[in-house]
Amino acid sequence: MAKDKKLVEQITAMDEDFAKWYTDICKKADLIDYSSVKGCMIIRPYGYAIWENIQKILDARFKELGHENIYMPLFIPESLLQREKDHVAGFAPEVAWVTHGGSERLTERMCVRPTSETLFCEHYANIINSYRDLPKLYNQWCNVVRWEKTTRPFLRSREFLWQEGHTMHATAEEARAETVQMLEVYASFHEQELAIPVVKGCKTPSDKFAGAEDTYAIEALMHDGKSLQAATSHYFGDGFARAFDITYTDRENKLVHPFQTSWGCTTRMIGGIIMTHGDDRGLVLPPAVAPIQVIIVPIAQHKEGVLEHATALRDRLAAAGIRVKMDDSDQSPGWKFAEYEMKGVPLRIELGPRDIEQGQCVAVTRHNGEKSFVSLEGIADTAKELLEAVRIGMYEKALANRERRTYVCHTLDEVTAALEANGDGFIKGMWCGEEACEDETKAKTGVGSRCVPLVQENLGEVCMCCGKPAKKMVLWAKAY
RNA sequence: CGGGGUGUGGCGCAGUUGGUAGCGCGCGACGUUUGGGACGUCGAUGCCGCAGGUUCGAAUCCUGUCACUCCGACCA
Repeated sequence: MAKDKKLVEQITAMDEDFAKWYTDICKKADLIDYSSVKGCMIIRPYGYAIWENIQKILDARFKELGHENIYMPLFIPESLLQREKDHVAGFAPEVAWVTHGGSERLTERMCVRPTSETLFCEHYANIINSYRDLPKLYNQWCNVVRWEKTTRPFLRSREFLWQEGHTMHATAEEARAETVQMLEVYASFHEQELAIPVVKGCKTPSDKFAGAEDTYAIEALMHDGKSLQAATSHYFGDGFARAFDITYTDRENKLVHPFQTSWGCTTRMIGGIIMTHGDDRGLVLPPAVAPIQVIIVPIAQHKEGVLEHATALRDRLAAAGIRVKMDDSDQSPGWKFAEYEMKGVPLRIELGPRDIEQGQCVAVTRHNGEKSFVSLEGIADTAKELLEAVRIGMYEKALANRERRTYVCHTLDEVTAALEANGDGFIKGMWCGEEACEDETKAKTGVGSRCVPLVQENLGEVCMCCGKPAKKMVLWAKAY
């Protein structure tokens, strides 16, 4: 156990100082580095590879559902941004402005996109003329800029990477169906690929996206009991279409407005992965997005035949489509174990002379540290089975944390008591629908409304804040 | 935007009553090692955040400033 002390010295213990633990992992797992611009981080190859894997999976799914990728400009003229009243009001405080081109002052300043609704609308106004042009299902992968005051790697940076889908539909029903469909895509991606349990819900009116009629979101509970909004999907109705004068001729030869959606998820998800699955040894990555799914550590690699066997093993796994690395650097095995644990590699295979003699290897799963001897026969299939077991194990572990931290409350006193007794977490409680009660709940207990879950439970008849008749069951939590 | 904290080699830190900078890790070379962060020898790396001031002399004292960071309020 003396060895463990050395590990603890490397990163802060998560239950001691979660914030420090988080930034330690971001740095020590080589995900990011800070740059000279506050809030603008360098996403290093290992971190970027996670994002690329996320992109690959989601992009394929978007395309299966008929979406096409497009690229919009980085700059938005001020006049364009101002076309939709609520939208500007929502984003104005945090946009970055470009005022000069070279040494010349621009006649109209331009903002660096904080989101691209306005650009899409301008474009849609030009290309949508007939019902035959609908639906339009566009998505773009890009960076956006929001000039945040306080920043944290992945969770809140001034520039971040994301995907924003923007779609136009002939009917409100179709647009609503799209909104919910994309929420489902995000939810299943989190639960299946990222092994992160989520709650699907609708934002309360005070918490909606600037300009949206309805905002749907998925909320995930992090290890420390705070909630992370992991992705959002908005239904816009025809508000933007009216503001941007987007019209088309319908089947009855009438000029009408189309209905719109937008949906997005960001590099913040990487923060979600860290805070959901990580432990005191470092990062724990879900196999689906891990840059390295299997790390092979040769033991006594200088000995006759070890490297040859390890290389052959690597090639077999790679041929089976597994992202695998064999580390034959001259670090000690112990160093390699610690290193790849820090980096969250889901499965480690140790291969030494004794193993080779017996036609086996040692397999260790990162999320629970379980060690087993595995036959080299059919190792590719075994590795895949183990990775699948890891995915399920990680999900169950995360779900158990959420269950343990989910409290049903009927009064604000119960909320305070629950948080004090068990720590931060999800509060399930009834709400009357008044914004004043959201504010008061937050002021008195610290938890805010995260969403109105799509799956409602009837926990009582009255609002836990004001005691008046309740309309909805709301999920409350402290949030990132 | 309010409240705290920290700035010294790549990282983590020490530096006493002011006297011109040190430790551990990491890095490079060579050798020995290798089943949980190996060891030895040699070596390289500092505008002590920045700008003023006090002083014969400042990492150290004073003033200002910037950056990072944490906790709140706001937001993906």
